[in-house]
Amino acid sequence: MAIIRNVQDFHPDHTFDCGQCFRWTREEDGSYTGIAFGRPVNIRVIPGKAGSDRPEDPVDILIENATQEEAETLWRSYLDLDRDYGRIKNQLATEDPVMERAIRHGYGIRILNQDRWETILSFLISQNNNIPRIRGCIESLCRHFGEPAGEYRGKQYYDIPTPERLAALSVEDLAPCRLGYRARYILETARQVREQGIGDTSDYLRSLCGVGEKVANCILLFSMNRLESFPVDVWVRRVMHELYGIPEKDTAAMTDYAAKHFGPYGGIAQQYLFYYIREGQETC
DNA sequence: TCGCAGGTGGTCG
DNA sequence: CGACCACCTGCG
Repeated sequence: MAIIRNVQDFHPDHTFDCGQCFRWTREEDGSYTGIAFGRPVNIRVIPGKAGSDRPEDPVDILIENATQEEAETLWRSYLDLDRDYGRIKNQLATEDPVMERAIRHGYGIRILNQDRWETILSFLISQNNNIPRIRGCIESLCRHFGEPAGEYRGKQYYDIPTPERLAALSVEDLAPCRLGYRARYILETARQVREQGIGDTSDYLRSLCGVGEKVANCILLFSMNRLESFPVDVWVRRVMHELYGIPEKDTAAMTDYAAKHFGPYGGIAQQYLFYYIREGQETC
C-alpha cells in the first residue's frame, strides 16, 4: 500500500469517469480498480489533514498493490498530480459562468498521462460506439491477445496487446472481440506502427487508418501531454451549441473558440464540459 | 423495427 | 473543398 499525501483538486469519480479512460472500474466503496504500467491497482482517497471533505480540501491518495516508490515515480505522474489545477481552473472560470459551473461539477478532474498505444486503440474503438461496449471491446481485446498482468482481488488482468501481436492477426482472428468494422482499422494501424514505429505528431496520428481529427485530439490530450487539444465529439458539440451559442455543425468554429478562450488548457476545459453535460444524462 | 452511440473514409457536386 | 452516407454491433 502506497500513499500520496496532501493532494488538492483530485476526485476519483471525476477523473476516472470523465471519459478519458476505459479500463477503470468503480467499486462499491467508491474506490477505482484499474491497470496501467502492467500492474493492476486500486486507488481511493481519504480526507487529508484538514479532516473535512469540502471540494477545496486536500486529500490523501491510497494506492493498493503498488510500492511507495512506484507511487512517486509512476502513479504521481499518471494522475498528473504535479500540475496546479487550482490555478488552471481559476484561469478558465474567469469571465465564463458556464465554465465556472462545469468546474464546480467536476472539480476533481485530472488529465491522466496514459500509454500512447493503449490510447490509440481505445479511441479507435470509441468511434461511433457507446461506452459500455467500448469497455467490453477493449477488455476482450486484452483477454484474447494481451499478456497476463497478474491476478488482483480475485480477477485476472491482461495488458493491452502489443502492435506486433495485433499486426500478425487477421480480421477473422479479431471476430470474437466484436469490434465490427473497427477491426480492420486496428489491424492496419498495428501494421503501420510495426513498420514505422509510433510517431509523436498530429500528422502522424492522422495518417493512421481510422484516426481522424477527433480521435487524434484524444490521443494528443490523453497520452501526449498536449493539453491544448480540444476533441470535439457529439457531447462537446452539444455544450458548445446549447451553452455557448455556436452553430451545431460548425466544428471549426468550436475549435477556434476553444483556442481563443481556453488557450493552452483547451483539453482540460473540454473534460469539464464533457463531464458536466454527460452528468445530466446518466445513461451509463 | 429502427435509431443511436465520444467518427471516419469514400464519394459526390 | 463541403455535404452526405454507409458502417459492425448491441441496446432500448
